Amino acid sequence: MTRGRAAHAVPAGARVANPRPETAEKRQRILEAAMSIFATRGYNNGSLIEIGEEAGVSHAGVIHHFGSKDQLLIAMLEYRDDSDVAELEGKHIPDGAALFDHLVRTVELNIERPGVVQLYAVLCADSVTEGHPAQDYFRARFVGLREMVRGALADVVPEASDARVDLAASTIIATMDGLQVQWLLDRSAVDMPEAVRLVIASVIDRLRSEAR
Amino acid sequence: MTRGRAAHAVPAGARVANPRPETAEKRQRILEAAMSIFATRGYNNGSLIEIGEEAGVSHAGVIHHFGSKDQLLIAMLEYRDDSDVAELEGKHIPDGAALFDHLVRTVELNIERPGVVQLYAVLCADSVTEGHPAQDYFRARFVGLREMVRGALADVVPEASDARVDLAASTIIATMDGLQVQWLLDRSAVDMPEAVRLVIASVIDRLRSEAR
DNA sequence: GTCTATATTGAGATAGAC
DNA sequence: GTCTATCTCAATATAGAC
Repeated sequence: MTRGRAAHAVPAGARVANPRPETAEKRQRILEAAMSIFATRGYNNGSLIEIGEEAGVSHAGVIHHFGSKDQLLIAMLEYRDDSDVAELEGKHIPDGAALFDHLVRTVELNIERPGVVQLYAVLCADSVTEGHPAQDYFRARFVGLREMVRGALADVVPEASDARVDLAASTIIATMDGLQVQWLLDRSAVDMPEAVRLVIASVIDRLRSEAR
Repeated sequence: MTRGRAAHAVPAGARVANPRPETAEKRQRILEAAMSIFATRGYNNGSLIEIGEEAGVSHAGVIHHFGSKDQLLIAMLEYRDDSDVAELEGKHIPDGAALFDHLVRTVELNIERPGVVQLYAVLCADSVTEGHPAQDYFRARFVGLREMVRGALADVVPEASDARVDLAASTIIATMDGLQVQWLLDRSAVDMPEAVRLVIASVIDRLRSEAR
């Protein structure tokens, strides 16, 4: 829905239960290419032609598999989430203090994959513009993230009020996101993992001292 | 430079020392329109035609005054900075603890102008993509912001090391930016001013206790 | 200095051959 | 299921009348 044209029925071929392994592989190549292009060029500037070239198919092939550019974006976001889940190898995301370790560990990992960081930073901010196809995705993502951090904070600082825990959860997530942009603009200017450690420790300390 | 075409000489008429007051007024109307359109639609999706319509000139008129879309963006960013400076009415940006009050006050103000918040959130993240015309602008902006917050922190927590003060400055700025995106996606989910107060107080406390 | 008209480019999506 | 060719639309930028 990025251009003015009205919505239309999903073309055949999008979202079938891909029977053939070859097809699944091609879909995956397209998704990887979409990650790379959307990350470096943004959503609106990244074209299906570029994505097709990088994946070794024509742009028509891309549309054949995903129906439209919007749907490709959504599919790519889900694909990335699935990859991360796969890395966790069945372990659930940890609770309590272990979650904060996990967050810092993720930031450390992210330093080795600036493409992924840029993908999320650009698309996330892009999504606040009117009618952006990934708006629901990011809204839901933040709801989930806040809930997760909130739970961990409640474990670690049970004496804090719900209101303060809510606030602290938003704050920690916001810091991680904001740091990414500063880091992308100048990688030597920000020590992301250490900054995240600082904000987590600071906020937990503060919640404790407030409740005392 | 958003499309593939090569750079070309700045057309006549762009950036003259506008002699006529009428012209200056029209330029200002275009800049206001650009703020509004770039905020709601993003840089790439916002067109010169829309901006022209809102300003009451043709899109050719827009180009006549600013030379190109890229240059219009830069001019608009500078114009916004100048407006903020004008609001301060000659007062300098405060030092020390007063700066933190000023930051919170700014966030409170921002709640009443979501358009400006969105403008910066979208363009700032957009600017990390390759060849974005506002990249230098935002890089310089962060350098300046960090320096400002660093100075205030050094006033308030003189016993902290430079390294910790640097880190804390990045963190506070990051939180403010990250909160904006969450807030834009769901205004009822985040209490921005209170969250900013929390992070400032938390980080200052922490720097103090670390130095003890 | 401002407009209308147009040139040029590039996008996403469709049709139909293979 | 994949491609080539084409369609439709919209964008930035230019040319030239007024």
